[in-house]
Formats: sequence, C-alpha cells, structure tokens
Amino acid sequence: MAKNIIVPSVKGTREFYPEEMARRNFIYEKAREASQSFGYQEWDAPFIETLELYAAKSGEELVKEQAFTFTDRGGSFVTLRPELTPSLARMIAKKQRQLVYPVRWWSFGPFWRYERPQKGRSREFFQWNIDMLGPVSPEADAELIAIAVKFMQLVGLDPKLARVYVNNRQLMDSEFDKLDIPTESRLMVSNLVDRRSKMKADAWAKYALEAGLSQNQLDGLIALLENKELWKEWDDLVRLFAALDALGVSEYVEFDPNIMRGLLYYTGTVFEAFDLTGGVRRAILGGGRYDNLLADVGGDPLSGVGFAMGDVVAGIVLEENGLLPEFDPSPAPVLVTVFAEEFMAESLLLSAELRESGIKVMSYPKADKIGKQFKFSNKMGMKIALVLGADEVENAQVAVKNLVSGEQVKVARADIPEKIKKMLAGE
RNA sequence: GUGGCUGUAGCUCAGCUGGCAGAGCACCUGUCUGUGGAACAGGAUGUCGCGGGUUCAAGCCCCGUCAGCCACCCCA
Repeated sequence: MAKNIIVPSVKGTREFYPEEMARRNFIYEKAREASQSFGYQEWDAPFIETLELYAAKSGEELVKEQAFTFTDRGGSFVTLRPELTPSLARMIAKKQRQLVYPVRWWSFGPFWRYERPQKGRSREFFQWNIDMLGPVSPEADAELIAIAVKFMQLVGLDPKLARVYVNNRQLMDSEFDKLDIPTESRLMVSNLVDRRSKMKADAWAKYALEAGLSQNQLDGLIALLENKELWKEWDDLVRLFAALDALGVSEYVEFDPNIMRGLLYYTGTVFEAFDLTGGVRRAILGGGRYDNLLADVGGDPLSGVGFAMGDVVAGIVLEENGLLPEFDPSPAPVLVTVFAEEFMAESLLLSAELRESGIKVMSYPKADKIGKQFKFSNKMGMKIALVLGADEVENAQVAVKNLVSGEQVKVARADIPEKIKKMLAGE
C-alpha cells in the first residue's frame, strides 16, 4: 500500500464523496421544490465580501469571533460570507426602485464560520436561505413558516418528528416591560431564555439572580415562559396562527415563549424548527421578521421575513430518521461490457447508439475478464449488462443480462434500444 | 476561545502490570479459460496521527502538536 502522507484538508471543511454529494443534492432539491411551490425565485450573492459589510449588521460574535477573514493580495480585508442577509440587503438596496414587490427570493450555497467543529457544526456548510421582502403582515410571516413546513413534509418529517416553534419579540418586549426589565437588560434576558432548556431549573434560577434579576422578576419570567396561551393576547400572533391554520400547517407549529434567537436584527415574529427525536434539541432551521433591513447599506427602510436552514444539521436529522433515499451509485443503469480486445469497437459503437436513443450507458474501458466486469456492474448497482462476444457479433445479436433477476436473453442487435427501454421501464 | 475523551490495516475495532503488530469486514488470486450477488481455499496489507522525551526495550508511560468527538460559547 502507498505510504504517501496525504495532505490534510483544511480543518472544518467538508469533502463530498458521491454519497455525501447525493445527500447534499437531495436537501437542495427539496429546498428548491418547497421554495418554488410558493413562487420564490432563486438567486445568489458573492461568496467573498468585504469585512465592512458585516461590521454593522450581523451579531457582534458572528463578525468578531466567527468570520473567516483574511487580507487579499491587494491588502483589502475580505471575508468568506458567514451569512447571507447583509448581501441580500445590499443587492436589494442597489435595485430598490426596480424590483417588483413583494420580493420572494431563495438561495442555497456555501457559508463559512470560524468555529470549533463538532457534530452538526463545521467551518464550511451549505445553507438554504429564503426571504420575502416588502409586506409587513402576520400572513407573510405565516407563509415563510408554511414553506419551512413544506420542506419538512417533502423530506418526510411529520409533526411527530419535528416541529416549528414560534414566538414574537414585540410580545416579549411588552411582557418584559410589565416585569420592569430595563431595555439595557433585554439582551441579557434573551440569552438567559435561550439557555434555559440547557440548564437545570435551580441552576438556571441562580444564574438569573446573579445576572441581576430580582426574585419577583424571575418568578414573572418563569410564569411568562411557561404560558403557552400567551399568544392569544397578541393580535399579530392570533392572525399568524389563523393564517397557519388556513394554510393547513398548524399541526406542525406551536407557540413557545422560549424561542428568542440570538441574532439582533429580528424584530417581530421569530421561529425555529426542532427535531423532536434526537438526543440534542438542535435547531434545524430558524428565522423571523426583521425591520430596517437596508438601514446599514444605504437603502430606504424595508422590512422582510425569512429563515435559514443549514445542510449539516438537516442531513443528520434526516439520516437519524431514516429519511434519506438509498444511494444509487451509478447514474447509468446499463453497462456495455468488453468481451475481448477485438470487440472493443463493437462495444463502444453499441454504447454510443444507446446514448443516441436517450439511454444512460457506461462503457467498460478495457477487456478485463468478463466476471470482473459483471462484478463491477453489480457494485455500481446497475440494472442491465450487455455482452458482445464472438457468438453475438457473428449473429448480429447482443446478450442482455438483467442484473436484478439474473435472467439473460439474446436479442437482435437492431432491437436493442427498444428492448433496453422496455426493461428499464419495468416491462 | 475554555474544559474533557479519542487517534492502531481501506473500514470497524482488539492489543493485559511496557517485551516479536492482531481480528472481522473489505481487497487480490484461485476453485470457475463466456457471467455479478453465495460458498470454500489461499494471499497481500501498517511511519500504531505527528514530533520529542523516559527506558535495555514504547502502540502502551511523560511532554508538545495536529485532527476527530463531547460539553461550554455561539449558531445553521
């Protein structure tokens, strides 16, 4: 065996062997189907942006700690995009007067964050982003949630396996007002809420008191977070749930006052989808409503609603639930074998004819022992192998072997394309 | 960025208180000079992650480093 030392890949990057590529494409296809079924247009932005673009927008941590930044050969600070929203804001701003509203855009592409890699989190990942820009209405928010649900349905995640949890930041702010929690403490309280599910109740309570809450405020906060009926007191959420009901997705969606979301720019509805079956409750996707999207990139005020889904967690969830389609190694179901060197041209000619008639065909590239060629076709999961040996060539025939049933018949050379098509059609 | 666990054949892993580097699967060859999936027989395979140290002797002990995993942090 080779003793070569293989140059390692960059830490946290992903290598997509055909099987992993099939998984990524599966997620992409389902995201596209969900997006397009609601009329969204596909778009994309640069993978490299200036550091400046992110400095004003995204959460502090995201830029300072997690951005993949470097200096280019010209001395400019550039960043591998850690998220899409700032690029979206700029691109919208540049054509703000020309676009047709509501803008409905979706995208699927690579992102980079300089984090410590572990399961479900790498430094390089693919993300589905989808946004509606323009209208401010609970019904628009509901549409995005319905798209998330559509994706879940398309991949086979039913309400027993995964669910979308919804909250509203304005509602929470008004509740925090009632508890006399000052504005400057809101971020702290948000983090506190995010952390609650990960800590034991008494440890969390202690932590909250140390963070500056009074016992009264803590009691109020707990009561608030336990109140699953709170949405009924907030008009936007009442309308949101009515819309979700009309869209037929309400069994997938629940109100949950514990959903806060770290990103600063969310201003209204926020939501996250979780896998209910896994040991770790990790968010599959998350999003919400944001206002003043364009404020920092020089556009006029415009609000929107959207969400993002990473391929890493989504892939794990699908795998753990047995929802990934079986990997089919060969895109071509037919193999043309090469019986001997002297029949190579015959075999190539046959494979070319079959492709001409629209059939996906692989040619075996050399005259290996026929058994080896069959073994190859078997490992590649192919359906049909064709053999052109001395007997067949002499009689203008081709031996056609059904690799699934094991049956083999000889067919007149001229009838081969039709015969293969019928076999592949299941006849 | 902080703390912990792990790293041995292509893969999954065993390897005792330091004493000749192992198994299963996969692979190759043959049984089978016109046929895959099965069976049987045989065969090849290692910088024991990397670098240093201790020792007569290190896969095993010590230090460092890299990578993966887990928990924080954050989030997709």
